[in-house]
Amino acid sequence: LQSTVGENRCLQGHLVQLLLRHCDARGAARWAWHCQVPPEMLPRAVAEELQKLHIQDRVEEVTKEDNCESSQKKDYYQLPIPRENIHFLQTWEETLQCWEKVLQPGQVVGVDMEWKPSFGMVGKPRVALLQLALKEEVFLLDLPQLLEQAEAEGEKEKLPHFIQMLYSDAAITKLGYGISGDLSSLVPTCSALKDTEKQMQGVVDLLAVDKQVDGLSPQHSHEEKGVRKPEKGLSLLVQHVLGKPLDKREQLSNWEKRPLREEQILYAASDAYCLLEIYERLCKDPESFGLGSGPTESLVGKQSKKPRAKKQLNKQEAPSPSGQECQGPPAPISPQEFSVVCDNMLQGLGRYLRCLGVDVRLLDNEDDHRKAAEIAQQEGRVILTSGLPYQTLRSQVGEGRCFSVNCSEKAKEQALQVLKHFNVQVSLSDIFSRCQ
DNA sequence: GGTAACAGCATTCCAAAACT
DNA sequence: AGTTTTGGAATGCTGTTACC
Repeated sequence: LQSTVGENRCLQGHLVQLLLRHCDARGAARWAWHCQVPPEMLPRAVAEELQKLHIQDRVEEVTKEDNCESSQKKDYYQLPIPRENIHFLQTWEETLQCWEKVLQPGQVVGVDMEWKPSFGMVGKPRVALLQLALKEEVFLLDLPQLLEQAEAEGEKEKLPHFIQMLYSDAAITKLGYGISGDLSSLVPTCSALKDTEKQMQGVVDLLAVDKQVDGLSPQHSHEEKGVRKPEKGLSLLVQHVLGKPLDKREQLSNWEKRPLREEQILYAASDAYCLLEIYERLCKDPESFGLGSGPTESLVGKQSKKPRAKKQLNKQEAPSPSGQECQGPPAPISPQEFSVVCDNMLQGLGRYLRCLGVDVRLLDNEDDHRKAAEIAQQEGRVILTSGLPYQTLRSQVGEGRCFSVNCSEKAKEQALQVLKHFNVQVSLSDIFSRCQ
C-alpha cells in the first residue's frame, strides 16, 4: 500500500479517508502518522486519534527503552570499539585517508556491503554502503555520494581501482561472508570489477568456515525464557564463535536513505567488524571449532567457494579439464617404495598393483573420501582416485600426492597409467612379492 | 564367456536458505 | 523480489563381483 500511494499527498489523503470510512479512526491515524501526512490534511476525528497515538507512543518508547537497555542489548553482539571510531565517509579526502590505512601490507580487514532491498521493481541493486573494518576503527563509505563526486571530478576510476587493489593484494587479508555475492552486487555500479573475482587473493570467506563450525556449539548462554527464533547465516556463526548472535533487524532497511539512522550505522559497523573477531578467534584455536588447520591457509586464495580444511568435502569447484599435472618424470622407484591408498571405486586397480608388489591400502565400501586423505597423510601414501573427488582430495594433500585414474579404462590399463606417472619400475621379482 | 545384482559417482532437478 | 548458493533425492551409467 505504501508504495502504491507513495509520496503523493492526494492519494495519501484518499487513503486516510477510506480507512476512516471502512475501518476506524485509529487505524487511519496510524497510517497518517506512518506516511507523515500533515495533520491539517486530516479529518478531525483522525487528527484527534493521532494525538492519542503520539502520547501512547511516548509511553511505549520509554518502557521499551527500559527493556531494550537491560535485556535486549545484552543478548546481542556488541561492538567492542567506541562509537567515535566508526566513521561515516562522504568525502574523498576522508576516504583516501581510510584507504591508506586499509592498504597496509599485513592488514586484516572485514569487508561488507549494504544495498537497498529491491522489492517490487526489477532493478539491479546499487550498493549504498561499503563497510571496511579494521582492528581499531570501522569506515562506512557512502558510495552513492562518493561516486557522484568522483564523476563530477572526472575520476570515475577511483573506486574500482581501490577495490581492485584491495582484493588482488595477497598481503591484505579480506574477511567476508559470501564475498562473491557482495562483489557481484558491486558490478552494476562499477563494471570495471567484472574480473576482480577471478583475481582475488588473500580472501577468507567465513561462509565456507561456517559449515564446519556449526555442528558444535561450545559456549552458549541461552537461559533466556523467550523463544527467539533460531539464528542463521552470519548471525549463527557469530553466536557460535563469539557467544551472542547478531541483531539483524536493520538488514532490510533502506540503505540509500540519508542520513542513516544510528541503528543502521551500528548494524553496518557490527556486520563488518564481527568478521574480524570471528577470524581472530578462529585463528587462535581452530581445533576447538573443528578446524584442522587455521582458516587462513585453507581459505586464502580461493574464491568464495570452498577450499578445504580437512573436515568435510564438497563436490564442486571448477573441474580442471585434464585432471593431471604435467611435470617432468620423477626419479624411478621400485614398487616396494611406492605406497598408495585406493579409492573404493578402484578396487580392481588396487589388487592389480598389489600383485605387482606395490604397497596398497584399499578403502572399505563404507569409507568416505576423507578417510583416504587421513590415511594418505598419516602413512605418507599417494591417493588413487577418480572423477570429482580427485579435485577435493588434491587440494588436501597437495599436488603430486594424488592421482586421478581414468575410470573408463580397465584395471590393467589404469595400473599402467599409474606406474608410468610415478615412474615405478617393476622387475620380475617384484611380482607377487607381497604374497606369502 | 555371459548375465544379473550391486555400489559408487556424476548429473540433474528441486527446495530451502542466505544475502541485500 | 531477485539472485546465488547449497543440500538432498532421484536417476542413469559403469565397473566389480558372483554365479552359471
